[in-house]
Amino acid sequence: MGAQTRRPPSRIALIDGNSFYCACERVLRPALEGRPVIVLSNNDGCAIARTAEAKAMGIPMGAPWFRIQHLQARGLVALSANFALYGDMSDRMMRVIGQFSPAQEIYSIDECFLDLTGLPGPGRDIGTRIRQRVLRWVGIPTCVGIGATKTLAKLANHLAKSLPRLQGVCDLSGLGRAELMRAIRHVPVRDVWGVGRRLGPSLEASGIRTAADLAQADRHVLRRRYSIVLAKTAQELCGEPAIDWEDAPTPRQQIMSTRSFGLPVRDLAELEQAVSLFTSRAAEKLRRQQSRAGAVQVYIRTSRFRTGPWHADSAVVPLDAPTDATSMLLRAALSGLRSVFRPGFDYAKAGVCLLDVGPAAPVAMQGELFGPDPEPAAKSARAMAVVDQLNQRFGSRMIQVASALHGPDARWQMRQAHRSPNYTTAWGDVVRVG
DNA sequence: TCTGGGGTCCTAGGACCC
DNA sequence: TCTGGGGTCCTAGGACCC
Repeated sequence: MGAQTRRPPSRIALIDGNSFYCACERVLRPALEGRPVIVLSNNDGCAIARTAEAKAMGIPMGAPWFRIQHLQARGLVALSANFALYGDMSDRMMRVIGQFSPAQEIYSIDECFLDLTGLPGPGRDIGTRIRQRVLRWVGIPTCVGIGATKTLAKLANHLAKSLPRLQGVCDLSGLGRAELMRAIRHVPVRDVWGVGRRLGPSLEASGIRTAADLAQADRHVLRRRYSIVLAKTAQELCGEPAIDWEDAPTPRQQIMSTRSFGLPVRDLAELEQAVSLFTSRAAEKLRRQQSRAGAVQVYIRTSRFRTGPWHADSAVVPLDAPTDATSMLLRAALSGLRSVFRPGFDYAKAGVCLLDVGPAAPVAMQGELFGPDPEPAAKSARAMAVVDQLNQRFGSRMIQVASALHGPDARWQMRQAHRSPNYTTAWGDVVRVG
């Protein structure tokens, strides 16, 4: 599936939104400007985005809401996540950035790589123009890092964020080896892209404390003691590309839909509702990328945090033939659920994962002599397309499979006490201001 | 009372085969 | 019949990312 990769370019920018989710909320509520704001995860569980003002209050990433709630008295504003809004703002931001170069790799909801190779002018100037245009046209503040490799672009972006005198743009491309090492010798190794919470301490213990240390470490040793991934990171830090460039998004190989519940769930019937809804959502994503799944995994678990009877289990249910039909996926998911469910436990979370995901080749091309009758399959495909269209136009609750139907007070539904209106995505919310 | 969701890639080890 | 070596495929688990 990696058909759309090519050799990486030699001048790469990494552009990302500062405190992206918070910035999206501020665009539509300018009164939040200058105030400490955080966005909460699903179920208002913990902080997943923080403005500079909120960071200054000492709120760490992932801080549980119940522990920082008291900061509201000091002006903290907490908002429930509104992913429809963030997705919409992301589309706008990516379109504006894409005007600067045809080669753009969207890496996550708030960041993208951009190939600047061959564009006229110094990287600093280009980066500054990108920042200004995104701020003016979309309202999102960004930082731009530029380097000879993706890893260096990420690192430059990190410097652009942490050193105010750079004014949001840092260009490490075109530096000689010695200059480059000087530029990165104060960056802690744990801030390097690809070094996480396990590798960081381990590297530090063996004397590799900075990005420059990692760049200059013996690659064979890195490869032997850690992995090929880390050896490639070291290579990239020296300005030698080791990570491919992807022009087009590669289709997902697995598709998940999973949620923690608002309140613990004991009933099989309630779990069935939740799993049915998760399966429908996953199936929509599957059809959107025009794939089929060969197996369905279901899992349920009690809370990781509460003491008491603990149970977690998952089941993989293979399908007779790859499919994208909600009804078939649902049958598999529910049979998996029944096989792992045990009465008497307070379940806190359930999830559905579609596996063996591959392109949706026409039924006739599968060469199945005794395969499914193509006519019902075609009918099913048309029905699914209509359902997806209606749900997209009128909101995702428009058409649901019967087993997912539930009242508005279902225990497993998410808590979202701090939800802002859907300004950009729902007609009913358009008018309100501030 | 109260701690998110959705992905990728690599590796080690077992099963199986010649 | 006391018994090597190499290859492939699959899976579970761990590391990372946002």
